[in-house]
Amino acid sequence: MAKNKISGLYQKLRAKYGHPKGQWILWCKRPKTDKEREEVIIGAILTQRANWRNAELALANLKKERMKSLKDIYKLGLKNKKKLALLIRPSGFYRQKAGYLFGLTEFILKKYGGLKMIKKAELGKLREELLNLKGIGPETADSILLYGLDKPVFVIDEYTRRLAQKRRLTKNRDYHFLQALFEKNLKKDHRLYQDFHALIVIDGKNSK
DNA sequence: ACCCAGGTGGCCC
DNA sequence: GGGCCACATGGG
Repeated sequence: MAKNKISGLYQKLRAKYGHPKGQWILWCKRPKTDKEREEVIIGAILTQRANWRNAELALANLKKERMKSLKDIYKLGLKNKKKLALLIRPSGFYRQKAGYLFGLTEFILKKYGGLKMIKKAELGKLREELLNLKGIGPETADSILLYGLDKPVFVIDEYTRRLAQKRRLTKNRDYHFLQALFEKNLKKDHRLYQDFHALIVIDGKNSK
């Protein structure tokens, strides 16, 4: 049986919903190829404060124009930011997000050359670098790290906050406080973090 | 005609 | 450090 409330919560969610596999969101089944990882990274921006469906519509537009890789987006933005913005329009806040996407792809390509190298980066340093980019806050940075790059960082979002409140884990809603709380009580394992967060979202949507 | 959705930055105090 | 606002779409 679970030693603490948080790993116990994971067990309960697993018992209730089973293994989340890829069901939590289309663009974020556990990516296997670098191409899928790039899609996850792009999706992390597109879903900010957006209905998933709308983020998917934006991704579909990018796909239709063969603009789903980091390099494609960077080159398109370099040439025509307005075109990039129009493609992702369904995701909302699209002018801002076009700028965010361009900045993120530029960072990854210029600073690291691509996914292969960025995956080797030291985690703490990379997280700081991501947070320094415009439009990348803690949740987006950690989603990129956890789901795009398989780094062991626990993602906190609105669903996690609601759950923590509901299960009386804490009243504190602060991002890094909650992140530390979950990480402290779990084995440091990106697979576990991925599955747990997925289950939290599934449960949050289910109990609405 | 509202209200909401897996956020972030900028400003104010 | 916390409170408030802008950013924008598609669906219920």
